[in-house]
Amino acid sequence: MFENILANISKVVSLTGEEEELLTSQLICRQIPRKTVLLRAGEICQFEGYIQKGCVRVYCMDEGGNEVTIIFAVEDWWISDIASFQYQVPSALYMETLEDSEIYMLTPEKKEKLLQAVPLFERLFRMLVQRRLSTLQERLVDTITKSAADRYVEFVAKYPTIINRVPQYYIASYLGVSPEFVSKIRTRLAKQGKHLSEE
Amino acid sequence: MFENILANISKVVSLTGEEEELLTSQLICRQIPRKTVLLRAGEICQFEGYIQKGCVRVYCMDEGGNEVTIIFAVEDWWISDIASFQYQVPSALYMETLEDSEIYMLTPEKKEKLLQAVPLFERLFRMLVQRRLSTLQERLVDTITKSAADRYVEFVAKYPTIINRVPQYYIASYLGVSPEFVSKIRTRLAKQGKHLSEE
DNA sequence: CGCGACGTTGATTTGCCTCAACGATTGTGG
DNA sequence: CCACAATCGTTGAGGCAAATCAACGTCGCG
Repeated sequence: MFENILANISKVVSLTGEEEELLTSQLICRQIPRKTVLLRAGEICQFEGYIQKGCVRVYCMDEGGNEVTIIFAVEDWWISDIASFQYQVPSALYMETLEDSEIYMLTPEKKEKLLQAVPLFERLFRMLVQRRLSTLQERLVDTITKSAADRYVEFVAKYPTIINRVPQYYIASYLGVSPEFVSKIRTRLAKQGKHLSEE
Repeated sequence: MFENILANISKVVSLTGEEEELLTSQLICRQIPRKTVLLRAGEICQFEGYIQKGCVRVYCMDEGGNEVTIIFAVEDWWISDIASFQYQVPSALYMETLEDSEIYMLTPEKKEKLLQAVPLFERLFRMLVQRRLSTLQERLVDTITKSAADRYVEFVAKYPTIINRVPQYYIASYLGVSPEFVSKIRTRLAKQGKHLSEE
């Protein structure tokens, strides 16, 4: 049952059997139907979760009411609004499942219990945040320097599975462009691809 | 001598006197003249630093050779390329001082020593990364949703001291716009300000 | 069947870039 | 101490990427 999450963690830190059991004993396993809202802006995020199955979209609203997708989290990803979770302050984010999902969750108390009991868990979560920071930084640079078309191509290359799992207008809101423009990018790429394969 | 860094840390975790001494005993204090390169892309980042005095710019190059400024770090900020530092892999970043600076540095070994000795340090650094993640996420959203003018105004409001310390074309590379356009934004704002104060 | 959700396509507009020329300031060597 | 170059900021003309708006296809589903 917990092979996936334990394998995920073992890439970061080496837990003893006991420590693994302590971890899994704290996890709350939830089956969540698609289109379920897990978190709304203004609420306090009460979970840090590992996605065993399914897909969750994390997003926020700008002042104009436009959605900006922060991540699509699929199998083997962790999700949380760390700031809201850590300091128990209202979140600025929304989270919702895009598919029927199975998520293992920690509450603030249960996470704290782990951290207190085993310092290695501090390290684990530090590593997870570090990784997330690196990818986010890379994405910021891409957003600043690359054209929408380049970002689209890169997204497809990086997350080939996600493309087929989420509607195109969500991809647009991740890339930071209008849905119409994503459509235009795709037709342009399709034509180019055709040209190339005809030569 | 170490009041600032200890005060900075005490906002996150409570160290005993002994732990504080352990920390400060590991710090390497460096006086660094302005325009000194601390890290170049391709090198491995061998330090995590706390800025006691001065100003450091962290940036990277895109494919076209344009610089993108990741942060301006001034007094009371931490700097590092966490990914490169942690995994001892080549960095994609550059760092250079913009002013004569005084920086307290940890090497990977010395940081590791702290982490091993006192689990609370794991927590400290986890918190620091979390905070950085939150601000970076916010910046990504701003970059995606807001106009360059809005981002400029927000930057000024958020970092009023920095504006006067770094040249304008670095601000441009932080905001992700051309230096010329920052100039145009400023003249536009100045005119607006005048209008407002004339009414 | 008909409706709503999603994607496409085209016309127009706009935000920002690029290039080029021109001040203003600074520092540096004669 | 001046001349000069270098550095940095400003301004304008023209161009391009992407937004906006509107209309139209298409598909799944009540």
